[in-house]
Amino acid sequence: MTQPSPAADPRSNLLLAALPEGEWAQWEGQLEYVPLKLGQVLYESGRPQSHVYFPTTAIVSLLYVLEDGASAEIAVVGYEGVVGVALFMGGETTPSRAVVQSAGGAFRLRAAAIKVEFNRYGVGMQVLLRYTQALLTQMAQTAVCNRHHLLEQQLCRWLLLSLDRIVGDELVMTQELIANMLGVRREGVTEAALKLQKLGLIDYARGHITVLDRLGLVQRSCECYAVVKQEYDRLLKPLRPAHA
Amino acid sequence: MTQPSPAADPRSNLLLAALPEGEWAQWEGQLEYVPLKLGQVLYESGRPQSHVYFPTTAIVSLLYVLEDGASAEIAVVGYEGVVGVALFMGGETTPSRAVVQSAGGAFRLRAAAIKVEFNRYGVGMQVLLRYTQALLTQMAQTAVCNRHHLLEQQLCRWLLLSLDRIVGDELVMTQELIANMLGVRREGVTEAALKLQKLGLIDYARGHITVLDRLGLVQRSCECYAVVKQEYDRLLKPLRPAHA
DNA sequence: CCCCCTATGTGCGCTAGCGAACATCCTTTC
DNA sequence: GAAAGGATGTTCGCTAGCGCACATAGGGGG
Repeated sequence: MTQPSPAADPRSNLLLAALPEGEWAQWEGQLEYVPLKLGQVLYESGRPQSHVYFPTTAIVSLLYVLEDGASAEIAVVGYEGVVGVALFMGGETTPSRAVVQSAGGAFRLRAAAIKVEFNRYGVGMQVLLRYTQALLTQMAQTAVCNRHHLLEQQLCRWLLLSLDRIVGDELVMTQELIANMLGVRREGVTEAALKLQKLGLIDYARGHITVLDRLGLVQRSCECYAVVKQEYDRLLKPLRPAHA
Repeated sequence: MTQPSPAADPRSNLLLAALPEGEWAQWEGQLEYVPLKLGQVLYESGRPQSHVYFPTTAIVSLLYVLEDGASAEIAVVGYEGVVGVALFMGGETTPSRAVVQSAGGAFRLRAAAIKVEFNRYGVGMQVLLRYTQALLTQMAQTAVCNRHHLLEQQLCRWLLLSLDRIVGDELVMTQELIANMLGVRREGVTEAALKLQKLGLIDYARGHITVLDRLGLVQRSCECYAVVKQEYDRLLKPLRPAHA
């Protein structure tokens, strides 16, 4: 038997190569080789993903594009991975774009085939995996936000994300701790907090922060808060009616 | 039957609430209520995670701490989620730390119980999920790197990550495109690239970059490259001997 | 062989955020 | 009620990176 070129050999992909004989036999027939061109978009932000791609010699960038056009790479995927994890995580779409960064080969599998696998595990796992995808989104957004947005915007985002997870409107949190979370100086947080207080959006003293104008915070926040919230709602809301 | 307080009601957690009766019955007996104190560490970077935690009223931060002590929050988890995804993703540990940001209640489940679930699905899925955890790591690291490291360091990291995914030592890539990936100005990339070229680490011209001194790049890169690489190796290496 | 397009190099003023030092002020403890 | 310690406010010089404008140069198509 002739050796295929590395690009066209599915076993050049680490994940495909790791499949035991039994499962490999099931997948093999469904894999389709596709050459990927530089700049080709495998999926667009928020759009359904038709396939998962297992690169062999291609490299794919997961790229996040902000409303103002600025962008940042979230992760790189090559022969060691797979593009389109949202399909087996149960989320169907992600807020990022997958672009071919280096031309080369890949094998792809139709979304429907992956969904068969997803439906095989229990509802409990499906729940956990959907949540994990939401977590992926939050991390990606954090990366982009760290790159492009102002401290004040990030502070608003952070306050809102925390607020969404408690009852009431008071956070017990010092500026020092917030600075650690955001990865900035305490003085920077003081300055931004002071501004928000003067604007009447928050009120605070010695480790207690009260949010007075939630909507105002949303408006001064970057898009990141809204994107994350929306994605959490989308991914986790279908879960709610699950039990009696 | 009396209503438990929200903190002590497992169904206050969105994911637990989403379990259908059948699976809920299996999990219920294994869930243990734990009050979480402010600042409490649920798991430490690189250390095995003993439980997954389903917060009810507590908020937990996933925090990344750099070698120099600087830190950044990667994500926040509250009643809508679960802390310790590495356990059902198959990775056992993560390079981040989980710290209680707001005191409150949570339910926890022993690692062993979760592993039973993990082992229930096929090897193919286990492979995909382990990879997804590696992807989580890369995203987290990107977030931290964007916050704390210099453009030059990030360029080194990026070159190395790309280099690991191709054969040979030449990348076909313009500085303009690299700038888009890193989310910085093209001129900034030019400046950094020029410096690396003068140091004899790379050589480039019109969209072709040749890496001359890989080790040199690693040395000028931030720790992020090494962390990601190591984590990929750890999570994906066990996969290799899987087939005949 | 020339022209144009694309890729790279360079300069300049500007801003956000850093690092460090210090001032206030509230709250808890003794 | 005095002292101590934690939380917040303020200042100042500094640097990385931005935005913009423009110079230079290689290389492919006519």
